Amino acid sequence: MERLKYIALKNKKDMEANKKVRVRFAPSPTGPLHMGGVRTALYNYLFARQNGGTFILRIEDTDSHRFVPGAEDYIIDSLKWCGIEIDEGVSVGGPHAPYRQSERAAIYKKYAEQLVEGGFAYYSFDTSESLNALRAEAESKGETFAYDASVRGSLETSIKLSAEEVASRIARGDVWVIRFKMPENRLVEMDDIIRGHMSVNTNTLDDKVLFKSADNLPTYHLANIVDDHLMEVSHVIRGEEWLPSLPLHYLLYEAFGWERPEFAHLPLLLKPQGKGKLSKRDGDKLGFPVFPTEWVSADGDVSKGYREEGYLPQAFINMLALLGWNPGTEQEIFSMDELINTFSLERVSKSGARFNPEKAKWFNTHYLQNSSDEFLASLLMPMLEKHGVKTIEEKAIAAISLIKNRISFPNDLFTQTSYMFIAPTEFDPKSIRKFWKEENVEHLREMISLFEAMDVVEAEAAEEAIREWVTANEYPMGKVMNTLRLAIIGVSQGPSILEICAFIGKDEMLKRINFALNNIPTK
RNA sequence: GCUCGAUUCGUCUAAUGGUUAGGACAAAAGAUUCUCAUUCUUUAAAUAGCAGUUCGAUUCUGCUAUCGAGUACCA
Repeated sequence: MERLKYIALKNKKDMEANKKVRVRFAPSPTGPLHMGGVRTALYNYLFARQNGGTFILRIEDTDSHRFVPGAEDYIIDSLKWCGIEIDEGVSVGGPHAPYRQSERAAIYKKYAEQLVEGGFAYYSFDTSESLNALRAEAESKGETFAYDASVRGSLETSIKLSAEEVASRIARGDVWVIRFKMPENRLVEMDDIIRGHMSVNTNTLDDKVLFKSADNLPTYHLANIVDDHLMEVSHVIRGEEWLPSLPLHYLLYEAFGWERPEFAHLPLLLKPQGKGKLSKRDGDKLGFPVFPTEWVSADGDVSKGYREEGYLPQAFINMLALLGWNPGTEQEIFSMDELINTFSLERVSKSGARFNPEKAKWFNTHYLQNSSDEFLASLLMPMLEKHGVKTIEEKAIAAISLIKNRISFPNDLFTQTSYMFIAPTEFDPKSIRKFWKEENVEHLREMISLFEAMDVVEAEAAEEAIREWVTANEYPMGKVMNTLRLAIIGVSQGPSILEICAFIGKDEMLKRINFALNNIPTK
């Protein structure tokens, strides 16, 4: 209730201000984009599209140590495959270029200095070694070291040191950082579109590093706020892992005197079993992809991708959209356009969503089976060709129509139709034991004459003829048909065997029966 | 440990101060069939626990438990 009221008020305010919706997806190029990241991008995209806004891609590469070559291209390629179009940002440009933070390095320093001048931040000369020592010491006493108001006056900071000393240390090249001076004992009141109202006391927060001199780059916190402001971002939609830094970000906006955007923190994606959030490892272990597209790491490790595993992007997106959001109706199948129309941040759930690979498969089955015959044929024909089978679209479509309701992945198209194009040379031993006894084979021999009497084999007519013959002789229908099936396709499964016979034609059919009769020993 | 957040069938979730707590995936049973599937029809399956407010709470409040995130000169 509280939340709804807040949202209604916000929406009204936004409308009055006629504020343009601008959202950003801001991954750091430290590796392939995980499906949780894709969902974050998707929600941003849907929100932008729905409001006639702009979807920005910004690359947050302020950590020079964790940069992974190829990751940026991977992100762009994956978004493209998903149908998420970038309006502005890396790879397309825009009025606020550059959109790669490493290329914006020159921008941030003056903002950090502005904060120092305003008394909201300070220089700190402590080395990481000395800080590690302090942490270790605290830990040995069972305490946690926090760089906060209790220590900033006694450590090597511009608060303790004189202005001259600070200036000379900087001049002589000492390594420094700029830290945010967390105010003492203040209750920060925050609002989140998904979570509602929250508050936290600043005494529980520490003095985060905003700028590091070692590489002359800002940390995430500073770069993020500065860029969101400069790029006129209206809504920050990001993962829940950022929730603990929200008070800092509020305070940063306040210190700069900038209007802050709206915030929405998305719930996490959890692993299918056990504890914790979804990670790369889970996919390897449980056999499902964690990434939208395949990723090969520098040392040659291959991580599966949904694309390469045969998922259609529509299915992947539909599945992802429903992981943490629902329309409040019973509709589950959504095209991208439908998602754009019905999505709302207010209906995003607060708790983490456990990913279910079975459901992902179900979505793919749905989308694949509802694809056009032409599309499916275009997937099947190259696979047939790889196995030396040349065929025409018409024939491929005819085969597909027999097995359309049995496919979940494109590969199934081939495995389910291969025996229509390629005669079996091996026969399933289990089926042989069951359907290849003396009498079965006798019946099959008799059946040949039935087929020979036909000009062409047509499924319905053939079935009628067989039924008459079976009834007249009091033969078991099931056995007879399965023996035929075994001879024609080599296994005891698949669609109507007479449909298959009609598909391959009389000559091929008799050829296969003869081959079976000559090659399968009776039991 | 501390801070923040979360908790409805196995999973994703809907709904409500009074309902037989709804749907989907998965599971089970039956029907159909030449087999395997499909399809159809059924079934089973949940408000974490304890207090409080209330005529009445799963819904509101508090506590506990559990889970998650954060606690970096990473994002």
